[in-house]
Amino acid sequence: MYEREIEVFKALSNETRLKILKWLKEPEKNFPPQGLHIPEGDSFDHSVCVGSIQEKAGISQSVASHYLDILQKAGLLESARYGKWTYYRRNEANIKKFAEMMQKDL
Amino acid sequence: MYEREIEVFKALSNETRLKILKWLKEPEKNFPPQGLHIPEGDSFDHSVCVGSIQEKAGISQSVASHYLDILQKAGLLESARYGKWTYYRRNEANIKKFAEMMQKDL
DNA sequence: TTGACATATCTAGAATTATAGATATAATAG
DNA sequence: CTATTATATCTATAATTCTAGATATGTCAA
Repeated sequence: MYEREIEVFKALSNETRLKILKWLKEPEKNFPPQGLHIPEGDSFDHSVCVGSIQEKAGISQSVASHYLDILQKAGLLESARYGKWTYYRRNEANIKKFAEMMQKDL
Repeated sequence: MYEREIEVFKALSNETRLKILKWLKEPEKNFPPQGLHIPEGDSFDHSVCVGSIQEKAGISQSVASHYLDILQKAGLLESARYGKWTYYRRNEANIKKFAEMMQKDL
């Protein structure tokens, strides 16, 4: 019981991961210009590549990749790959669902 | 930054603690009758003593005490002592504040 | 006061999570 | 194909959290 909820709480229980999630609310403000590698027409909007997130967070490459995986598995982020680059962005639908669940059931 | 938020997420990242918090939404339904030790007039309503929570959760006494302390320090519970008994209940004001913060800032 | 009970705190080992570095994979350029 | 770059996964150690058992504290009853 509550496995999914707890997975989300655990994902949010780390300052770096929480910061990443909040930075991604305003990628344009918090990261260098993105999407250079995303083809026209297939815009995975407001997404940021792993390297930019790693740099901003000041963590190693393997930790960045791992943290983003944790956030994605918890349903807080989603990703798309373009060439060598993996872009991540917030999964706003899931985040909203989760926040609403908190209001109702916490 | 985010220390308080993270303290709450950590407190919620454990199934037993999460269950305790939810059981305390309906103490009358989930626990034996309480308040036998609370004097008339000074009713700390909808509160449950440590022993009842420990029993329901199926955990040791020291873990029960510790978990309740974690939930209280995170601001999710509040307590009052009557004689030998410590009663805990939800801190609804803080829980509401937290849930609203999630909606706005997560 | 003494003894019994409810709860809190301490202590130590087990389990989980964090983290860096090494290696693997996948894509691109040449 | 080979070299390079971006990211993912693996491995091992450090740090944190979990948990039970032992001990301490506070309260009541005799």
